[in-house]
Amino acid sequence: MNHNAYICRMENDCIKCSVKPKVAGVLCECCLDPSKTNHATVQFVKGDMIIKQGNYSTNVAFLRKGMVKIHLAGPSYEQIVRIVKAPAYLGLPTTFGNKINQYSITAISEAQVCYIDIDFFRNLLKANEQFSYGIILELCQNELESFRRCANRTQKQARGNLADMILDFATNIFESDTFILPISQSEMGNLVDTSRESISRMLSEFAKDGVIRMTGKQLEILNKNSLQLISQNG
Amino acid sequence: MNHNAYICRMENDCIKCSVKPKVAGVLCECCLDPSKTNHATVQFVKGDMIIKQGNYSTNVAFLRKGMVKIHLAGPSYEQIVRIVKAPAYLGLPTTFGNKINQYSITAISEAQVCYIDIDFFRNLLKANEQFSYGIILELCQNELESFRRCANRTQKQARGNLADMILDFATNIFESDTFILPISQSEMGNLVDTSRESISRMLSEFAKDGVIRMTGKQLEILNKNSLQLISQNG
DNA sequence: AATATTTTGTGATATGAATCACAATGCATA
DNA sequence: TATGCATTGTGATTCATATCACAAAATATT
Repeated sequence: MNHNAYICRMENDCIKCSVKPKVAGVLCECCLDPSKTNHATVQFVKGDMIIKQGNYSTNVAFLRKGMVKIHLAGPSYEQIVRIVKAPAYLGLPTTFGNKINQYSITAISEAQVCYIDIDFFRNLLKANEQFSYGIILELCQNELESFRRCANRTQKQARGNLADMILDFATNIFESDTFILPISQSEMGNLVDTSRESISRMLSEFAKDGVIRMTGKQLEILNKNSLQLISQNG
Repeated sequence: MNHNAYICRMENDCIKCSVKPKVAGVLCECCLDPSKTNHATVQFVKGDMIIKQGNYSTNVAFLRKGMVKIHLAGPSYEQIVRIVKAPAYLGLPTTFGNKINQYSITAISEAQVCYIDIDFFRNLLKANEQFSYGIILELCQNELESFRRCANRTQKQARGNLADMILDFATNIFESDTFILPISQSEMGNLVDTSRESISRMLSEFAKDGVIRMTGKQLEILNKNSLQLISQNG
């Protein structure tokens, strides 16, 4: 979603940094537009928890830079539900309902986050129909994505899911066929619902078969077609 | 979500049935409030498909009465994602984005549906912030629910998932410990991600252990605690 | 009522992937 | 540079559950 489109047309100061916004928004550009200055933002390093499941929170977080993982306590391990990269709003559903975080969000790279008070955010929604429509669209997208992902995870077997993860990283997160794996193998296991050992075995296998090349944590896709085939069959 | 709360405060006729709404809504009560007359609604019988994956559609459907299953084509079988009972809006994410249905919805009981044109629905959102806020809340709820469900499905083993399904039916759908199973065993398999055979075996087992009693398609929960325990462990 | 069709029950077997166990490597920090 | 902790590689074994195969019910259809 293009956040630049959602600058609110009101004549107030920015709630976050109290700066008169140049484009006449309730949030100034720095807080809504990730391409601007890093005024009023918080820095996180890899491993820092940005939002913690179970905690009370009255802020929506806007991820300006970096990558995070959304994860929640499952019955037997910490399920990673999604990898998200900037720009994105974080913790929306959590903060909206009962204000108890229903999942955790942890930085998996350096990250910059700016916090928006939930009541303010709510007013923003009220005041700007375009903004709230955009949010609805995004939530709808998420729901569909969730459905698909869930159906795939449970129906495909491990190889297919791992292939999907790699393709997803390449196309949606890094937009390149060569990238550095942003999570450990056990995390991959928790994302793709297999054991750490299986991930290790399968990655070696893919490399042996010439589908990928691995140099330390760097992964290069050598044969995208093969990956897609592996993803499809089962 | 309590749909009665979302009657829009505008002075137009109902777009669906062109009746001047008594409560001054853009949709008259019959189209927003499921407890009113069945004016302008379509009847479905068990097995009828209300929304078909892949079809073009410009309507949101409002389920006034009955139960439906939301399902979509997975890599190897038709994944059932959720059982929904009235009142509820159906096909929101589908119709919002590209207008191609991303999943199917099929009646699993007699059902009454009233269709709302998407453009109208959009205007409703624009005009009534309370309504759109309610929709956002609901979508957020769905997302959380999705996360939890997905984590459970993949982490728990079959017995636990089946126990969950039974508890979900009892508490959320039928609101009674005795109910008639609304779907076949193979459908249960597709909902809970196991084979039809496993469902059959596990149901017999639960019955043998005195956790449930089955009389044809009727299921009675005899020991809710046991079910919860089965759900928890694995 | 009689036949067809879908749904269910249950055994036997096959299999994907978890788990256990331990070595090896890499990475951080003193 | 050395020591410690986290990550990874790989074999052997176990286990839950899918799959196959067929019989028995139950439901629908003529």
